[in-house]
Amino acid sequence: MARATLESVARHAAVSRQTVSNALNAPHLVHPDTLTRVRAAISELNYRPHHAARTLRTRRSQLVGARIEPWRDGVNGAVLDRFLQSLTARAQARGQRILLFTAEDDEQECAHYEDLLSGLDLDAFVLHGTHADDRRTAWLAQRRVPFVTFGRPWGSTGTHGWVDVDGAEGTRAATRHLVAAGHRRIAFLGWPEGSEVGDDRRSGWADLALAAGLEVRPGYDAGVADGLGTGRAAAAAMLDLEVPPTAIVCASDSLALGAWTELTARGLRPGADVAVVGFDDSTTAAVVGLSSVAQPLDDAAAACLRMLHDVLETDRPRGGRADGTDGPPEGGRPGPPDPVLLSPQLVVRASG
Amino acid sequence: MARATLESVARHAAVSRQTVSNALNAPHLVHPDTLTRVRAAISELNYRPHHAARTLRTRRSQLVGARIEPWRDGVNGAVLDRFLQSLTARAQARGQRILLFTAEDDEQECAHYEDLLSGLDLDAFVLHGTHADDRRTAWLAQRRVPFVTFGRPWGSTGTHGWVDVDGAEGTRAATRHLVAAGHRRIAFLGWPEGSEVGDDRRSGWADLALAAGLEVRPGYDAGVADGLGTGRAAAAAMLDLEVPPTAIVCASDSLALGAWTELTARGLRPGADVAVVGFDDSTTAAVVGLSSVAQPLDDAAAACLRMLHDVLETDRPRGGRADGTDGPPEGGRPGPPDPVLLSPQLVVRASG
DNA sequence: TTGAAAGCGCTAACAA
DNA sequence: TTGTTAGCGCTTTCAA
Repeated sequence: MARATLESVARHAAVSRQTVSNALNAPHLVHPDTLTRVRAAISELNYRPHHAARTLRTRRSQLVGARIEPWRDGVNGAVLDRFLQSLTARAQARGQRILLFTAEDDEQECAHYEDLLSGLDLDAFVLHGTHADDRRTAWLAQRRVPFVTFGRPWGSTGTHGWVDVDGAEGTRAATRHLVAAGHRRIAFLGWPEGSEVGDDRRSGWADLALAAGLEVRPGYDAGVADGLGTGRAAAAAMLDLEVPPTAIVCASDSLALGAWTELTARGLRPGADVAVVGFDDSTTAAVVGLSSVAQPLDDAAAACLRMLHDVLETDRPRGGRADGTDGPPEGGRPGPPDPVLLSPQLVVRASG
Repeated sequence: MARATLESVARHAAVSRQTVSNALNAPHLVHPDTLTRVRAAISELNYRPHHAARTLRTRRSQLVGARIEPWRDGVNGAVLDRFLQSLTARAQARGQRILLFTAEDDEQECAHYEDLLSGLDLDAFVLHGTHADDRRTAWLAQRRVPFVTFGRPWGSTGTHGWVDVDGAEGTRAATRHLVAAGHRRIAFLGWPEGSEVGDDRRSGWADLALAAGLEVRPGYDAGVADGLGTGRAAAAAMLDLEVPPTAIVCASDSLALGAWTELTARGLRPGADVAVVGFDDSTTAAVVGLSSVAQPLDDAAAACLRMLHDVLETDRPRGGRADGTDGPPEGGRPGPPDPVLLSPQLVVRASG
């Protein structure tokens, strides 16, 4: 069966093409009786608007670009996947679609923006993994491309909308939980200072250690590259201290699982002998019974798309005629939307 | 800066629009000197073809649909993510893009096909998770929508192109490895009979057990729902047998990790005391040192896109005029492309 | 409230 | 080898 066009629907309902278009996009302009007739014709012919034609006319594709990561870290890569899954479901519910791309680094990612924007006219992007002096956000902002980031604009003033999860609150909650369980010697096993996410997570532990007057001895604050091996070695060093900690809060599940492995290898039971809490609530954590701080990824995805919606509404049709004769938007440029900072949730399992 | 159009490039290079179009899509038709001039203009104006306009004209969007799964099983969901990651990278290299969608079940997935095809004019789909009497493949085939599946058309005759990984070969390799290590009592911990993938994986173990004359006692072949708890319970039952197996080949990493957990809880060392081999090479397997059968997902993604390319070449422009006046393709319908069956690879770690 | 005309940016078909 | 014409399916603008 040939595909139904707007024209064929119009003929079928004995109205003009424009009336069909209005019935679809501005039903309040159409007389109720006409509307009924048109809708009947639409469903009878199983008509759907042609996406490319509509995009060509309106300069809106309903497509949102998102980067899918090469599989870096074994344990934590899953965070992004869960975010993407939620993003797809949420976008779909709004009539938008997620288009994937990959890039090796930020520079390559910018090159892809260029391609995707001018070639494929995406409406917007959802970025993740922001960091200080992020050239991607600068690139997009300069060209006035609508976007939001999952991750705050560390350091910089942040002239764009963003959604993030409060890492410090996560480690604070973990530490608080351990204190409540009677621990006084609680160590932190994180990444070297200088990484924004890592420093944020460390600060939650440090805050609470200070507030609760915990016994923080030298060697109770480790900073190593993320990974199982490094985590295990760092944990071993802590356990070998003259007065070892009775609990370890970690910046990632990788590090926590490293610590977990070291404990097990020494015949110590995670939780009963030494408590360990991870971060990201990876599937591995669930498997081995590791307590972990869970990020509300579905909420984050929903917040990103809500914010994107606002940005797109505000920043209406860039484009217009190709000669760029449309004037500047009335009333100057509005500021970026209010950022959203979500609270993570501690998932308590056997290890803590 | 206003976006460059084909028109503006044509003016800049002092040729017609059509010549610019040819320079882009059929350079062999253009005089070398003209080509040089046009290309200079293109790069000077930083011109990119407008995707929607091209799609409208050619009825090809270069967009391929793929489903992203709701996070079902904690451990094995990652297989799909790795496949999607490869698919995205491979598609990108071919000038195609992956568009995501989600669906709760096959029926809903078909409804999405309808939406995506008529509304968004996707070129094709890559399905996964095929099973006997799959209504999705029937739906697509009936409408002559180009697609390939990652997963063979279990049971049915299979009139479409597919790429799959030989699960039986994987468990055969695992069993062979254990035999070589001196094991004689090797059990299989899989899913209940009736699931195609599960039966396939079981058959590899059964084949080799027969060929090698292994000691297969009652209770050495378990079939339980996938999961850690079920795997652990089934493993416990095996270990409680009067003559327990010395090695367990599993249909999934979930089951294997369940077995692994049970061994550890009993103070047994996976590998040294009882060997365990999983399937899918999840990140968790790597973390805990579980031997596992790895699927060549990147190769599978590449094969899917190669095959899709052939299908799209063969099945040229559906569509034409909207009144459907183009005749049937010459020479009748060609058959489906040759299927591709890839070999998995056993990754040996401490557990086996 | 509805209809007619124009045109988004591109390429297929044909003419020169 | 290049140019001209037409039109993909839709929405915007303006007139009725």
